[in-house]
This record gives sequence, structure tokens and C-alpha cells, in this order.
Amino acid sequence: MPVISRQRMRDRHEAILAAARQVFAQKGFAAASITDIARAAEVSDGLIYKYFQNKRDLLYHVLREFYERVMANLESVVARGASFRERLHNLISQHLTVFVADVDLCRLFFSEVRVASDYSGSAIQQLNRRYASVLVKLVEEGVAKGEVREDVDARLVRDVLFGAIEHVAWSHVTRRRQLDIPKLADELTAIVMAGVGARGQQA
Amino acid sequence: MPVISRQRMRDRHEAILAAARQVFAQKGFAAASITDIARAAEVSDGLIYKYFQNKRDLLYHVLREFYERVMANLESVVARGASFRERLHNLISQHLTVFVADVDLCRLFFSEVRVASDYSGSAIQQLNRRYASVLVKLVEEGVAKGEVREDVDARLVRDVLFGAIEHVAWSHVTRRRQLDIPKLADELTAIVMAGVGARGQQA
Amino acid sequence: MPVISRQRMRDRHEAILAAARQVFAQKGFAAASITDIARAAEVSDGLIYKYFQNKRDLLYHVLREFYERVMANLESVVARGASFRERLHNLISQHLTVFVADVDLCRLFFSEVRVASDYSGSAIQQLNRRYASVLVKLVEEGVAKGEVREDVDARLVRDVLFGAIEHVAWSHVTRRRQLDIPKLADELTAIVMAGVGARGQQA
Amino acid sequence: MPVISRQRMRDRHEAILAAARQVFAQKGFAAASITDIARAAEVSDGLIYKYFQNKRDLLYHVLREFYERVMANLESVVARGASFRERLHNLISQHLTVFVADVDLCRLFFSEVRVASDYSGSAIQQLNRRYASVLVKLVEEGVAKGEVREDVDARLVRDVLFGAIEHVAWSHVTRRRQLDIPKLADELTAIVMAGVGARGQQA
DNA sequence: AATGAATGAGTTTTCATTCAT
DNA sequence: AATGAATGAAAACTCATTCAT
Repeated sequence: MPVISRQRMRDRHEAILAAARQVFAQKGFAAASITDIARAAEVSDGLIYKYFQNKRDLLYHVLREFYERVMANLESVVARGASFRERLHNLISQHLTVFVADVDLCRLFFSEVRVASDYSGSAIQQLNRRYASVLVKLVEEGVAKGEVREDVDARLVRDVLFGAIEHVAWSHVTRRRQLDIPKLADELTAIVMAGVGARGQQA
Repeated sequence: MPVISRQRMRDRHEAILAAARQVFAQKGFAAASITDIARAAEVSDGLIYKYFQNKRDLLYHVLREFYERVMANLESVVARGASFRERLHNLISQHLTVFVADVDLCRLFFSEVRVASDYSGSAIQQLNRRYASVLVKLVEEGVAKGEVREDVDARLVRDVLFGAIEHVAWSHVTRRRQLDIPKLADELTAIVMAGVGARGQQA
Repeated sequence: MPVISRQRMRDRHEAILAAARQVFAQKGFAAASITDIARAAEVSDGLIYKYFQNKRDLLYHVLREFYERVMANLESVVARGASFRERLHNLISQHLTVFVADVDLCRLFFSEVRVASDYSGSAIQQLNRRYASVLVKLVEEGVAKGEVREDVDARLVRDVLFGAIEHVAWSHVTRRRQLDIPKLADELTAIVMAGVGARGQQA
Repeated sequence: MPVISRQRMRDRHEAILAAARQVFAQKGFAAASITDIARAAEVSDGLIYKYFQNKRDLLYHVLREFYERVMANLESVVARGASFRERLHNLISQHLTVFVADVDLCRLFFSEVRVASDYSGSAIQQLNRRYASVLVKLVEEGVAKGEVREDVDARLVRDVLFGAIEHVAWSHVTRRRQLDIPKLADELTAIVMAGVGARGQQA
């Protein structure tokens, strides 16, 4: 019989996670201290270790939660499009939007996770793959429906597209410029369509 | 009259730089300690501070040296192509090659510099821009010669291309798979040409 | 619900302060290391930073505590005298006594604080002023009651007296001679009375 | 046969001493580095150790030189007075003048030397005593000539006077106020004369 | 004689993590 | 269950001093 209820435990868990998200996003992983997070969560330092194995584990949970949130949106947004072009456009637009809304979490991902030697095969990588697979499926569907050229390598498209989006988004962030999402989404869609669209689609 | 020869000093400088390159590449900036580097360079901790201002300065020198080496190659390799398509292909191929040869330094750049808040306007960013400008110029030349569509945004192409290359390369690195550079270069060239090539060029 | 009692924390605080007092007094500020103090307090290095901001803060607390102790005595001792002469004598005597009892802390004050560039306006200077003001008030009272010449500059008297006491005490300390406090107090009182006493009082 | 002339050696010695004086005075002992001093003297770090045993030895030489300079002045200035009162006044005035002109060296003396555990019996203390003995002799002469009361303890007068001067001077330095030397000298002379002067002299 | 490169000990301070209460 | 005091290792950086050249 637990002394505190399951609900209370869930609340604690979430409070810590939310605090960690905020602190990590603001200061980065290294500069954030457990005490900072504990204070933000209005919890003791020690309690954090009851809910998470260690600081890095906490980071992973923050990023996993972020992914899950983003994922849910992505899938529903993509589904909303009628044609391949539309779905692609939605995906690009949504991806850019997330980037802008959560630059700090994205930065966190780039600097601390993607690069980590234990990234390969990690839970985070799984999420990343699932995220990317949305696009891969989209392309494969496009091929099946004749909207995408048959000889297109869906994985290559995935890399090109996500790479491009990140780079575009990042270079705007770096220069502290506003990102014109609709315009960029149109342009990127056009480029990809030019590269992969079936002949009839490109015009 | 110098107590030790200039040559000796240059050797020391290089030995430290080489040690730093290796240690940073292997462990990342944060996890590498000055003592690690000193040990690798077979030098005392203190001496490092005679040659470099501080740990971060050392990182910058490592990356700058890397950039300079890479840059020299890039410019000459690109120049070797006759048409826009060829030059583009050379650039892509070369970029992929560097990525494969120096994954660890690339990772270092991604995790420690690009993400750093003081990156904007730093010496490293200058180098990065110069690097990227090779492609921008290439595209502009292509436009001038009618090999590239007039309405193409060179900057966007730059982001798309470098983003794509990095992502492609990175995903291979992550999975520890060999990268088939010639094949990838062909595919990426094709995609870009489809997106930006003048009508006649695309076929 | 505190994990350890308030009392325990106060003890720790005091233990560290006492250790710091002893180590600083013995070695001086610069030569004393945090590790020395931690060892003397039977505490870890890190804990010191839970109770004090940094090494200098620790020094200030040591001196402040010293001042407070000294002050309490001074005020009550001075009040005990009936005439100006008696009060003055008590003050001198008490000042000399403190000097002898706590030479090392006095030395600490001279070498590390009085000389420090941030002394001006510091909390320690406040205490010093309060200490000195006891004499200034005494002189002013003496003037009011006709025991001290009207044209006497209380501040000058303060400097002369404290300077003299310190110098006398210091020169004895330096020579490792015993200080004959009653005799010295009589002599110093006589000198000051000769200098400032109202005509009738001097005889 | 020395490879460099005696004269050159003396020049070097002086150059280093002058540099050390300036750097110590400006930064204090601890904050001054050998490299600072070497640079100021336009000499290599190593050479300093050919002329002085170590950093502290250098400090002592700086202060000794200071003392010698001050001493020469003091003795001649005091001699210039006709009566005890005049000589005393000259001494006070001169002491205050030095204090004002070389606050930084005085501060150096207070913080680094007087307080040092090896001060007692050191060469510096000898100088300090010789300095003080000027006053002691003056008082003894005064007694002999009937200008000073017979029962006066010359040493006590010395401590009172120097202590007073220092305290007065220091409190002005601390408050960054200008010192009105003539006025202060008059007042201090008056106080001392009141305390020690033969009856006839006091009026 | 003179240099200044090289040393390496020594210092303060921070913080993830543990565990007695 | 929860706390937060306590730990102690780690790390960057400085600088007096030495000594090969």
C-alpha cells in the first residue's frame, strides 16, 4: 500500500519534469544544476533521485516527452492533407513551427543527445526514427499513388528534408531573425517536389 | 636570442593542438580535461596556458585549423569542375568525404560551437560562412551562365544542401554504416539539379 | 522538518567559524587554505561553502564576531567609570587587554582588512566606526561636563589614542614582551589628560 | 673579470628595484607577479633571481630602500629645528608628508611586513627602530635641556606619537580625504607638548 | 650573462549524488 | 516518503622558481 497515492506520484513526476524542461532549456544541460531544478519544482534535491536515475536520465525524459508531444501533432497534421504535396507541405510547416516554438529544446537535443556516444540505439533515437518514419511512409504512399517518382529513395528524401529544415531553421535562429514559416514551407515544398515529384506533379 | 628555437616552439604548439584535437574529438569539450590534453601532448598542464589563453581558446584553434584544412581542399576541388553540375557534384562529394574522414571533429563543431551562445559573430562563424559562401557563389555563377534557374534563392539552396549532406552523413555515422560517397553524391546532385537546374539542364 | 536540528547546524556554523578564526589568526588570510580550515573544523571542504559564500566572507564573519564580542565588553566597561578620567582609563585598559588577548586577530585585521581596497564602506568598517565612536562620545560628554577642554577635536583624540594604544601594544607584541597593562593604562591616561583635560583636571 | 661591468650590474639592480617598487605599490605583494616586475624592468624573469633571492626578498629590498630615503630626510629635517618644539614639529610634519607621498609603500609595509611572523629581528625592523630612535633621541635631548619633563618615558612618547600619526594619516587615506598637514602637525605638536613639555614650555 | 620555456604544486570553488534523520 | 546536509572528487587556471640553451 503506497503511502502517497499514485496520483500524487504522477504529479511529482510531472512537476520535476516540467521544472527540468524549463531549466535545461534556459541554461543548457551542463549549466543547469539539480538544485536549480529542485527549486523550480518546489521539491528537495534528493527527491529527484527517487523519480529519475540521474541528471542525464532526467534530460532524456525531458526530451522524450518533448518528442511525444511533437509526434502526436505531426501525425495528425500530416493526416489532414489531401494530396502528397499538401501532406508534405503540412509536415514541413509543422516541423518548422516546432523548431521555432521550442528552439531551446531543439538546441538541447543537438548539443547533448544527438552527439552523445550512447545515442545510437537509445530510446531517444527510437523516437527520432519514429518521427522520421512519418515522412518515409508519406513518401512511400506517394509512390504507391503515383504522386512521387518510383525511383525515389525515401530515406534519402528524409535526410534531405529534415537536414534542410534544420539548417534553414538553425541559420535563422543564429542570426536572430524571424522565420517566415509559410514562405519557407512553400519554397521547401517546391524544391522537394521538383526533386521527387512525378512528372505530372511538378509543373 | 631565444632560449629554445622557434621550431621547437612551433612543435610544442602543434603537439598541444594535436593532442587537443584528439582528446576533444574523442571525449567532447566538456569531458576533456586540460590534464588529459597535457598528458597526450606530453607537456605540463601549465604550459598549455603559455600557448593558449584557456580551454575554449584551445577548442577554437582546433576547429579553426580543421576549417582551414578543409577549406583549402574545397576551393580547389570545386574549381576543378567544368559545368555547374560537375562543380556541384565535386562540392557534395568533397563535403561528404570530409565528414566521413573527420566525424569526430564535425561532431565537436555541432555540439560545442554551433550551439554556443557566443557563436554568432565569432571567428569560427566567419570560417563557416566562408565555407558556405563557396556554394553560394557557385549557385550565383550557375545563374549567370544559365545553368541554374533565375528564381533560385542561393541561400536557401545552401541551407538545403548542407543540411541534407550533414543529415545524410550523420545518419550513416550514427548507424555506423559505411557511406557510399560516390552513389550518395550522385543522388544528391540529382535532387538538387532537379530542384534548381534550368529546364534544359535537368533532363 | 529539518533533517538535522537547527542546533546541529548552529554547531557546524560555529565549528567552521572557530576553525577559521584559529587558522586565519595563525597563518594569515592568504596562507590559510580552505582545506586547512575544513580539516580544523572536521568538516569537508564543500560544506564550508554551504555556510559561507567564499573565503573572504568567512574572514569577514570571523572579524565581525570578534568585533561584536569586543564591543559588548567595551561599552559596559566604559560605563562603569564615574569621571571622564576613570572612563578613559577603563577604555584604554580594556583596549589594551583585548589587544593582548587577541593579538592574532588584531594582526589579521591590520593586514587583511584595514588595508583592503574594499574596506571603505564595508560592514567591517561600520563596526570599526562604532567601536571608535565610543571614545568620541566619551570625549564629547567630557566637554559637556567641563572635564575636557572645549577646543578639543574629539576625532583627533580618537586617532591619537587608538593609534597610540595600537602602537604601544604592537611594539610589545613584536618584542614578545609582557605588557604591563595597568601601568601603561595609567601612563596613557596621564598623557591624554595632560593633552585634553580642562585646566583644573590636569593637576 | 666580470663579463659585465659593476656599473651595469648596479643599473640592473636599480632597474629591477624601481620596477618592483612601482608594481608592488600599485598591486600589493600577492597580486604582483614576477613577470609583471620583469616586464616593467625590461628584463627577463630569470634575471631577477640573479639579483634577488626570491619575491619576498625583493619586497624587503624595496622597503629598505624606501626607509633609507625617508630616513635621510627625517634626520636632516629634524636637525633644522632650533627648540624641542620646533624639532618635534618638523618631525611630525615630515612623517605626515612621507605618509601622504607614499601611501602605497606604507600600506605595503603595514600589510606585508609589520605583520609577518619573521618581522621581529629582521633587517626591516632594524630600520624601523633606527627611524623611531630619531624621536627617542630628540626626547632625551629635550629632557637634558629642560624642555621636556624629566619623568617622561621616551619610548612611550615614541609609540604615542608614531601611533597617532599613522592613525590620523590612515584614517584620512581610507576616507580619501586630503590631509591638511600643517594644521595636523600643529595640533599634534600641541597635544604632545601638553603631555610632555616642561611646565614652562606648555603655556 | 641572460633568457624565457617549462614545470607542477597549489588554490578556490562547484555539484551530482548519497544517506542519516 | 521526503528532506537537505554532507561529501569529496574534479577541474581550470596561476605563478614562483628553475635550468637548458
